[in-house]
Amino acid sequence: MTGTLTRKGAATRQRIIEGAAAEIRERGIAVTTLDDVRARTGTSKSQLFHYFPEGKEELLLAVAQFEADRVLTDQQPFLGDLTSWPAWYAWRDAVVARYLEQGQHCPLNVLVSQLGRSTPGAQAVVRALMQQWESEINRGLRHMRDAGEVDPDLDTDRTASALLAGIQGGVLMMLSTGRITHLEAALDLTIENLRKGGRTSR
Amino acid sequence: MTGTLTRKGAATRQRIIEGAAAEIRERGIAVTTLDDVRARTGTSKSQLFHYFPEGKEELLLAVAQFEADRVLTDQQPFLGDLTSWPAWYAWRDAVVARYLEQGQHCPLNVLVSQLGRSTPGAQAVVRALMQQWESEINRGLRHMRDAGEVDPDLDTDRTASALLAGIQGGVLMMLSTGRITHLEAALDLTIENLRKGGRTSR
DNA sequence: GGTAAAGTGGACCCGCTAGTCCTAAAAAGG
DNA sequence: CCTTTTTAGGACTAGCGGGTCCACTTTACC
Repeated sequence: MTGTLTRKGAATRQRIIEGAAAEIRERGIAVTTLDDVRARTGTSKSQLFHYFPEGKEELLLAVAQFEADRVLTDQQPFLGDLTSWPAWYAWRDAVVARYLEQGQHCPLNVLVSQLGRSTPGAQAVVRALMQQWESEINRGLRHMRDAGEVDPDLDTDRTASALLAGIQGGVLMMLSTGRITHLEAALDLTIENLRKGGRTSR
Repeated sequence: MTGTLTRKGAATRQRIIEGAAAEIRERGIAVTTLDDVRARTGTSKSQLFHYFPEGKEELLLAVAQFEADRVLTDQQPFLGDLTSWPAWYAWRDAVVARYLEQGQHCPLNVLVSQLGRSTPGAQAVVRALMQQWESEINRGLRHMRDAGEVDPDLDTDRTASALLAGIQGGVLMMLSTGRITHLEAALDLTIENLRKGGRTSR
C-alpha cells in the first residue's frame, strides 16, 4: 500500500504529520488525541490508520523525525559553517533568536522529553539528532583550531559535548523559567573561553 | 479532615507519595495509573482520594515536591560548601556519581520534563528548585572569588547560569544517549576555565 | 470510459482509568 | 466501655480514546 501514494495521498499524509506536530507542540503529547489531529487536519479516523497502519505509535515516530529535521535546518546555514568568529556569533544569535521566538512551543523539547520517551524508534531519532548536532559543532571547533584561532591543544570532542549540553540545558531552563539567560550564558561563556585560549594577537 | 491525621494516617499518606514517586520514576508518568499506585503501596482507591481529595493532580504535586527535595539533598553536604577546589571536585564527583547511578530513573528529569509540564503548581516547584540550585552555585562562586581563587572580575551570576544549564543539559544528554560524558564535560570544562582565571595560574 | 486501486467518511466497539459511594474496621477520647 | 472520628476496602460508573469496519468516492492507467 505504501510506495504507491498518489500526489494527493502524499499531501494528506504530510498534512497529518505537520498537524500532529503542531498540535503536540502547542498542547503537549499527553493531551493530544487522534481525534484532535483528525479535527485539525480535516481528515477522518480511517485516513489516520490508512496512512499509519500501526496507529498512533507510527504517527508519533513520523512526527519525531519531522521535528528532528526542523531542529537542525533551523540552525542552517550557520551551524554548517562555523569557520570564523563572526560565523560563530551569527550561529549563536540564530540559536538564541530561534528559541526565544518559539517560547513554550519547542519542537526540540517535545522531541527529547516527550516523544523520545515513548518508543525505541523515537529514541533512535533523538540519538541521531544529537550525534549530528554535536558532530557539526565539533567540525567547527576543529576548523577554528586548525586556523590557529583557539588553543591548539583544545580537546574538541569534550568541548563540543559541553557546549551541546549547555545548549540543551539552556533550552530546558528557558522552558522552566521563561527566561533565555541560561542559554545565552552557556553559549557566550563557552565562546569567550575559546577565544581566551587562542592566539592573543589579532 | 487534614491536620488531624493520626500517626498511622500520616505514614500511609507518605507511603502513597513515595510509592507514586517510585512508580513514576521507573515507568513514566504517562503510563502510571492510580491503580498502579494503589497496588504498589497496598492501599485502596478510597484511601487515595481520602488523602488527596483533589485526586491525581494533588498527588502529583506532592510527588513533585518530594522529588524536588531529593534533588538538592542528594547533593549535600557538597553543594552547600563550595569553598575550596577540593570541595568543588567533591561536589562534581557526587553529581556525576548520582546521575550515573540513577541511570534512566531520574527524579530530576521526571520532575522537570513530566511533572513540571502538567500543572502550574508543579511548575512553581520546578522554578523554586532551579532558583535555589543556582543560588547555591552562585554562593560558591562568590566565595571563590572573594578568596582570590578565580578571576576577581568574574560575573558569578552568569557563570552560575551557564553551569546550571550545563548540568541540566548533561543530565538530559545522559538520558538520551546513555552516556555520562556530556555531564562530565560540562562540569569539568567549567571548573577548568574558572581555575585558569585565578591567581595560581598567573 | 471502464476498472482496479487508492483515498475518504464516519459509525461503532471495547478496554481502560479517574473518580464515586457505601460499608466496615480500627483508633481516639471521654 | 461506648461514641465519634479516622482509616480502610472494594464494587461500581461514566466518559474517553485508540482502534476496527464497512460503505462510498476519487484517481490512475490502460
